[in-house]
Amino acid sequence: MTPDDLAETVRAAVAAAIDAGDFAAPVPDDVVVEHPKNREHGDYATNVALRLAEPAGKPPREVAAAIKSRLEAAAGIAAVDIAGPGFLNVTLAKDAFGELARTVVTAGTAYGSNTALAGQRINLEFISANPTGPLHIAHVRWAAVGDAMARLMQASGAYVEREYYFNDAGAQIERFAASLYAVATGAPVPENGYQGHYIEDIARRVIDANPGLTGEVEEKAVEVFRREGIELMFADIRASLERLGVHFDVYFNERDLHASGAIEDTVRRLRAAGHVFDADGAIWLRTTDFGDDKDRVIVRSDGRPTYFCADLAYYVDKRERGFDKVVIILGADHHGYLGRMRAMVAGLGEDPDEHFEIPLGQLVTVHGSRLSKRAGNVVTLDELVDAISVDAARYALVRSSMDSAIDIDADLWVRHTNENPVFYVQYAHARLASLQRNAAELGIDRGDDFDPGLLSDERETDLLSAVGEYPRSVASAAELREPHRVARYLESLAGTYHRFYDACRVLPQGDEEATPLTAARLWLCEATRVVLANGLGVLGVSAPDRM
RNA sequence: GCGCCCGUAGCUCAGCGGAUAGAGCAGGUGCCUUCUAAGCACUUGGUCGCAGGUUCGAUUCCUGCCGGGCGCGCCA
Repeated sequence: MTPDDLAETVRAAVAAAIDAGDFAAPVPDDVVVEHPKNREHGDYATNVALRLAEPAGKPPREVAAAIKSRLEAAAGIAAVDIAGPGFLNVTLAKDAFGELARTVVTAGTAYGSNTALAGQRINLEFISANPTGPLHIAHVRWAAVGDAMARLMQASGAYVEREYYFNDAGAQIERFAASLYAVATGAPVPENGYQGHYIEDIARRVIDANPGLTGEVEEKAVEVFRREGIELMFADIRASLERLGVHFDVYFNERDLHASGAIEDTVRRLRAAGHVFDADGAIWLRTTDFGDDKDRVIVRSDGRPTYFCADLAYYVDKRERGFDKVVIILGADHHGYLGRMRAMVAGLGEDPDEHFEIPLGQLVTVHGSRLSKRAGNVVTLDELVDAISVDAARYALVRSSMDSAIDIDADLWVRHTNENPVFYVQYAHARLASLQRNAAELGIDRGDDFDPGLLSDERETDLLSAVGEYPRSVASAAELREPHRVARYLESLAGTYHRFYDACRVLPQGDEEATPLTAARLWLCEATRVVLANGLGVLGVSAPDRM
């Protein structure tokens, strides 16, 4: 019996009690059962009676008593107790509980997926760094979180496209090109220019492909450095992302919005809607009508649209491509954008709460100092992966709440010790995979069936209930856009498994024969392995068979 | 000044209104002739920043303070 099954059983018991006139209240459609921290409180607990007490106009414990008598009679329920202010503590029948192992193994890779976001088309944009340098550790956080978020939303039934937005024109790129040219000609890097080995590297590669380039007229040479430098830089970025296992469905260039006239169309549309005014030679959007703290320029006095204006057109483009939700992961350093972005959506006549979402993430620091692409001495995506592996990098960056600024101690990461929880979780999976191999070598097969009632040891029921929590972990993480919840869940599951491993021998030793309990435990172990593999998969981390 | 985030064990952090607030690391003591000891068991450690409010119940929600981070451009 899964937690969802139990919730439905409880709901039915409540409905029966109400039908019988035990108390009068609307039947709740969101009955919650949870796994209590204290196991003396049974396998599951529900606060439904506490919630119904007020509408019923009766003391909570009285409502609980009415539900208890109905619930006790239900299939798969061993005992129901009323505790504290009116909690209902439920103990499942052992065989009903053990059936969970079969449910999980049968579902396999599909176990944990749900339909909470079914039918939704979601466009998820993240990273979106311009090609003026390699991705560094702050970008990697959005790569790891964004990709995991996409996988989570897909596991919840949504159609998701991952999108990367960039601009290869503008001041940043000009500085990039000028820096390449300066390095190539031995001139000092201009003020606000880019520095670092990668600039020298890119400059060299451009020169290798264009011998004699430095002898050209500066204007012409810079243009070549710009065009080819961007191409090389972007190729490196994509290669780094591939290495990390992050694949984008769409790389969208801001230039296309200018070329297609989408920006002018959007300005026209906003003007027709009456949200635009002219002042100081520029065109403004009256975002203060929609809660922004000041109005924003969308077309500069020299006629060039602002970055923000392109964002307007970009949003429209995404919606016209059929996405119900436009989600953009941004760093906290962009949070000033949130107000005007929401105002912009409202100005376009849409409800930002329905179609627009910006999960904000706090920044990553190294040695307490803020990373900057211009600092020269930064930890890049590749350096991080070289130091601690793809799995550790992804896991470490996804296991903390986005609301928390992560302080990465570079020395700790380089140390590569077991202090990293990813090993703890992967090790549990490797142990389980090893167990399957050993069982096969001993000629032991878990068979098509087992006696679920045999899984009655405390460690076994702990493991069963942990495994049963997985789908809800996925669903809530997807709904809340908080992938770190899955990581924390996996750490907890791994701990529960390691304790089981320590206390419950699975395979026979010496001359012993395999017993029905052997088979039952093999089912439970396979169920655990499936959940660990699925959970790591959702985070984009491998589930190794050996370590 | 305004906005967002954070403040929980020595350290790093979990905890979408529930029961006695948890984990890892660090410190201490034990467990490998048997399925991976990258593991497990026991143990030390707390005014959940402070003060109010909301309610059957607040670490969680609201308000005000205190402390820290980030941002507030016709830059992106």
